[in-house]
Amino acid sequence: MKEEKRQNKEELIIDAAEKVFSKYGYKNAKMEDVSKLAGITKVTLYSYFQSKENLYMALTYRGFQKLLNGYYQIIDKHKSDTGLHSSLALLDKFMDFSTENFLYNEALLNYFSAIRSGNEKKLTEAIKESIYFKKMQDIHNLLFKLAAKEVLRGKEDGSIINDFDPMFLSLHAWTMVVGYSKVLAASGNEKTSIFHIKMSNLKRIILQTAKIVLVNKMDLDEVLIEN
Amino acid sequence: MKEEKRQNKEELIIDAAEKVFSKYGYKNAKMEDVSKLAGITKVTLYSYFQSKENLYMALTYRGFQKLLNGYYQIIDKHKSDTGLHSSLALLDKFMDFSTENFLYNEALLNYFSAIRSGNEKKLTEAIKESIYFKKMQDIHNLLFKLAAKEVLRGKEDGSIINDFDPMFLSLHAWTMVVGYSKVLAASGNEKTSIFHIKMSNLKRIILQTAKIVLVNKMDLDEVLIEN
Amino acid sequence: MKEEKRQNKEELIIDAAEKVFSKYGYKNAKMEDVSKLAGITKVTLYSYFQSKENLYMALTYRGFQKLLNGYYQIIDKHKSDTGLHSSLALLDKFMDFSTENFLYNEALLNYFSAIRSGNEKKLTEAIKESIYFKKMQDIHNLLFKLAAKEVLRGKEDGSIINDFDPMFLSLHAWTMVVGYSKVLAASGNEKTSIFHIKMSNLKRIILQTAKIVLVNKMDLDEVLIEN
Amino acid sequence: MKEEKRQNKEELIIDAAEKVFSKYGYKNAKMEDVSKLAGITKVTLYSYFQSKENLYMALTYRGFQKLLNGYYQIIDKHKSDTGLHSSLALLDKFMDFSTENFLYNEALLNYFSAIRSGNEKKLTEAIKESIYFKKMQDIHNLLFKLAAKEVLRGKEDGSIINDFDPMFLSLHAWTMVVGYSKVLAASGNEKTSIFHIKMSNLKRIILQTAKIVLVNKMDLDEVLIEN
DNA sequence: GATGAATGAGATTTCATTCAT
DNA sequence: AATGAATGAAATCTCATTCAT
Repeated sequence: MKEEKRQNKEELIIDAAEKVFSKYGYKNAKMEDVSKLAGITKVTLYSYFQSKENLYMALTYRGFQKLLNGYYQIIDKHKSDTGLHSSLALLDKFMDFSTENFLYNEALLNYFSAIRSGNEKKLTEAIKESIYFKKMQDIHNLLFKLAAKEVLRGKEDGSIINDFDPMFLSLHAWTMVVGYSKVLAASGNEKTSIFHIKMSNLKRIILQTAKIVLVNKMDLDEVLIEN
Repeated sequence: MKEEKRQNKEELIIDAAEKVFSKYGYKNAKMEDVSKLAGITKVTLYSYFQSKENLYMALTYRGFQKLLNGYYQIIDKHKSDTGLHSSLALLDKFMDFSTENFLYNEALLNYFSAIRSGNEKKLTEAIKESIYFKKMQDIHNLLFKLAAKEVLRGKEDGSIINDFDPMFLSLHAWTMVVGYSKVLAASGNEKTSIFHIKMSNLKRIILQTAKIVLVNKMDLDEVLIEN
Repeated sequence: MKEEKRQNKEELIIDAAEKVFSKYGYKNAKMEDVSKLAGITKVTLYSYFQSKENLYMALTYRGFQKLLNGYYQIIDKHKSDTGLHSSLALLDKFMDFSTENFLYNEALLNYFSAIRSGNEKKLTEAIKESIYFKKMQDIHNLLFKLAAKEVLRGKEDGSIINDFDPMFLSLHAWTMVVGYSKVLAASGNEKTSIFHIKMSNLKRIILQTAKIVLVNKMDLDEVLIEN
Repeated sequence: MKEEKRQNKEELIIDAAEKVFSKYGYKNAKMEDVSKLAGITKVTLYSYFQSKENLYMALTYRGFQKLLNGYYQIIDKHKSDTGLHSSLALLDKFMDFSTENFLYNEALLNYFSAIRSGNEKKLTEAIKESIYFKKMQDIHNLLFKLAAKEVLRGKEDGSIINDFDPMFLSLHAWTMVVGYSKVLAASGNEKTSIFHIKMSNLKRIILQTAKIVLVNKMDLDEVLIEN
């Protein structure tokens, strides 16, 4: 089959998988159901994705890809704005993405749980070999790099004052938005509240915090705690 | 069996479960292995913990308990310091806990994912009935409340200026540390670096950021992004 | 489970297997059907017999066992008769057994096809390791030995004159009856005729031939053919 | 494609099939492997032979053909010898053929098992329709008839005394050589010994036995056994 | 309460055979 | 006629959970 055609079919299968996984959750989703919904047999499904885990990985990859595309759009959209503005817009994007894509959000968080280095047993060899897993590792770095690039631009255009390594600042911001997405996963959705606190407000304080961090110089030695 | 003896055995089983879950991850861990390591049969294991989920819940509870104890110690230790100091010390504690207790950290985060509202599929009735689950629900808010209390104390003693709801500020801080723990999980350990960035530095910038948030007033409307 | 109980259950399963294999033939028989008929689940079936092939081996073993028992009965029954008489009765028994037990007869012939030495690929390691396969190899020799013993007895009591090695004479007789069983398998049953020849007559000429061989001395050099 | 070319290709495929079936046995042989060895795709393979069974039938036919040719040669060679001599030479030929062509020998025996009357399950309609199957039915009686003809010639030239139906005598001889081939299959090859008995000696006693049967009158009622 | 055996539900594999191009 | 992909049917395996003793 031409590569293109295979790609298409893969997409159709992942479409089906998304629906099934969304509805039943990973554990309760049946490969049988995925194959049926995709209009193929189980064996064909397995010829595309070698295991349930791998199918989930493919789906995760698609989520990452989607987020990445969002990043590119944001960057393009704000290319005439300041680096600060663009950086914050990326954070905003990430949080919206998490909100709007529950399944992807969970997949993404699971991915981060799974990849912990030196964890031979949690990831089967098969998964580590899987093309999607490898692709994801590339993308996952790319997301940081894109963000760091905007931070760098901000430093150059003077909108960002904090003189820490852009990669470091990106990681810090990433930490906050990942935390947001996790809390979101725990809370259900943007409108749900935890302790009467709206997720939308949480999002805003995170953005504000990020902004403060970026537009100020910081001294890390100030906060030594001896516990 | 006397209650005490049963308690002991439960602890031994959870010890075994910790090892097995740590090594293989929840999904790949086998009840068989847990029972073997605990030196009992599967049926006995089931007589103590009614399901794999429940065993994991017990383990999660133990993690919560440990973190909670840490919180109490920190609060006690810093009872003469400012509320700001104490609040930051709690964050510091949480991050250290995450670093030192990978399994508990994940369990705790999973717990929050699992209880998310409207998630009928993930939690069986059986689990909702389980003693550990109930115990945990009692405790899980406590962590926030303890943190919020220290923030409140900070506001009263003037060390904390930000006038947002203490619960909201706690949640925000929680978001950052959860993000930290998630990124940490992905990176492996404190000493490992992501993009040449040390996790210890990440911890410090998070603390510094939290401090800045607490000692300043904020205006959330300032950061509206239109994506 | 006590060994005895397990034995019992094995027998029940083989009972079921016999029915299913008889009805559908090896290839079309389903493990599912065997398990259902035995009143157990497929998994349990597999816990007793590790593969379809192995189950068939067990069934073959039972067939051999049955034939062996028949041999013992014949030997006992004719213990006061001459060794010649007893030897011929064993041949008769073998042929009747083949006639009356189609499934076993086929199994037995298949066994002989399969064991061909140096045939690594046809028999999986698993089968070679299987207890039934090993047991069968023992029995299959036993059948010869029992026959050879009767021939020996015949030589001692003077009813058998041929002075070739008893084992050799047994093998020769065995060759004829195996041929008979094969022809029988091809013809369907004793009453069916091939080229208008009744299997029952074939049986009689074989017995008569065997008798002639046993009561005469032979000179093998007489029949050198140069093709 | 020209008929001739097709014929050639068929032969090449059967060559490949012989190798694969020899190595793995019918059941474990894969059509995939046959097609690969033949340097064609599975579908092409199927366009030549409609099923695995049919391919095996083709191979069986080739074996029959080869044996038949051998028979013709023997008959021709011994046309000036007595019918007895010629008949025994045919048996000798058959046994040599079995020794030298394990695969064909088994195929041929399987063929006889498969066509057994009343065996609907084993032969599909498709096979019954297949050209090779039809060809074989034409030939398979021929082997007996050729043998019977030599026996008849022996009776006429006085070298054969036994006055049973020549077809019956042929079948009896066939029984012995089939038994020989089966025992041979089990033992490995002519040089291997079972119980220290050389297959070559077994062959000689069979020939001698056949000779005795042919040159003597027999009374089948003499050997009634009551088991 | 402890034990060995069994269950149930689904994942995964294997292959002969067929389809679409 | 040739090809790569797909089908269907069953074998086999895995494991949480339950049963019978």
